Amino acid sequence: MTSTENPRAGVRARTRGAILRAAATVLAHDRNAPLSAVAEAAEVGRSTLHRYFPDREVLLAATYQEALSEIGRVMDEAEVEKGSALEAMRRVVAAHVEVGDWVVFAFGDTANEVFDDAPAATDPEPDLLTNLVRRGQEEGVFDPEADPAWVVQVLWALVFTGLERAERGQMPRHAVAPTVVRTLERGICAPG
Amino acid sequence: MTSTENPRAGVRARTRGAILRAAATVLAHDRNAPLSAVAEAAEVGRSTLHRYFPDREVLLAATYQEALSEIGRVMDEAEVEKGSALEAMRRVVAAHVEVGDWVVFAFGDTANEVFDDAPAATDPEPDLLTNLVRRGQEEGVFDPEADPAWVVQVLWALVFTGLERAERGQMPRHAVAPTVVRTLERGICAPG
DNA sequence: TCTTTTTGACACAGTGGTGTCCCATTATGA
DNA sequence: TCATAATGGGACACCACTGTGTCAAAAAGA
Repeated sequence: MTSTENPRAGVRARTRGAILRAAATVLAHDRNAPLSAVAEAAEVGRSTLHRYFPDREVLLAATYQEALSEIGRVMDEAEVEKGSALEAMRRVVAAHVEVGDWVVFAFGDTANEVFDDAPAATDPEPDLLTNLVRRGQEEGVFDPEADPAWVVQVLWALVFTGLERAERGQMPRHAVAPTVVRTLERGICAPG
Repeated sequence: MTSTENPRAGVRARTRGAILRAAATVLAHDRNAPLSAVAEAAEVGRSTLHRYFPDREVLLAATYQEALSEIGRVMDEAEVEKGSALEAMRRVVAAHVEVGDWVVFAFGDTANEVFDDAPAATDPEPDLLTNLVRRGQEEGVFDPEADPAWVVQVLWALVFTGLERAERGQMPRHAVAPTVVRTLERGICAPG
């Protein structure tokens, strides 16, 4: 704060953002990657990284928050509450694929420490989705016998699988969302 | 080898097996868990662990081989080639859930080093399953437009998800296989 | 231009996991 | 009982990562 405005805050915000994006990308692939790898990916010195995020833990938490914020943004754009549950679900899948790195980082590791510490408090995502599933069940389009939490987890799992496949070049990126949606809606069996 | 038979080999085989089982369980949860944790889980001194597996890398490789062997065993029992593809697929899912820890260890991490080094050479699993899927497509029960590799990966992903849920107490263990099968076959939509 | 901020390179010590070795103790089988 | 095999614990050096600090150079704004 050099003056009443935020004059030089633009610079700081930009590097901060670069670090967070790099952290999401790198740590999504390997949660235990050294911070030097994150700094390198962000094209920033390790000193600078520590200047912005003193701890590894602090960086993790900040990246997690940023991920939640990014996901929240695309979820807002997806307008989960609008239209039929089926259409909404399709938009949700597309939205998740769109911000793949953030999704993988935020929900990607089974032994998620950050998730355990400050769980659903700052994370409206699960409720939004389980509500969507419930709505779909009431509309009669989703399997009424399925546990909504299970359905949500399946959605995440399929999005992960699709993103992973895309990254390995086993599937074009634009095919991920449609494929996931198709599998979600019909399973793996023939139409008949 | 004290004599022509394998006299004291029984002892060694038992501890070796205990270490491998412990490694699968512990490392399935956290790929970067310290070897001391594996030793502790195996109820064995860290020295003993290093006596059997000098390197971490060696332990990883051995555990991976053991996992393939275990999975191969239950896959044999599942008789993938017999009966309708649909029935076979159900048996395959049940088999995978049965040896959950091994499955999670062997295919659980996205950045799998062991898998990259010695890939499909010693692992007949993927081919077995893609062949099953292809057979199902020819029989007209599986979606003919779906990439078999995608279907196989979806199967794994759902098994993972189910196992994860069971472990967290969010789903009874006996419900995993049926739930996965149901979701695989029909997706998340209502029967109508 | 001049001042202030921001940065990167380097050095440093602390830490936790690793791999090795040795030795006393225990278990196994003859 | 006795010899041998197997084990556990401790000590040790090693290494990668971490977190801190310093300092000169580069960048940004007045």
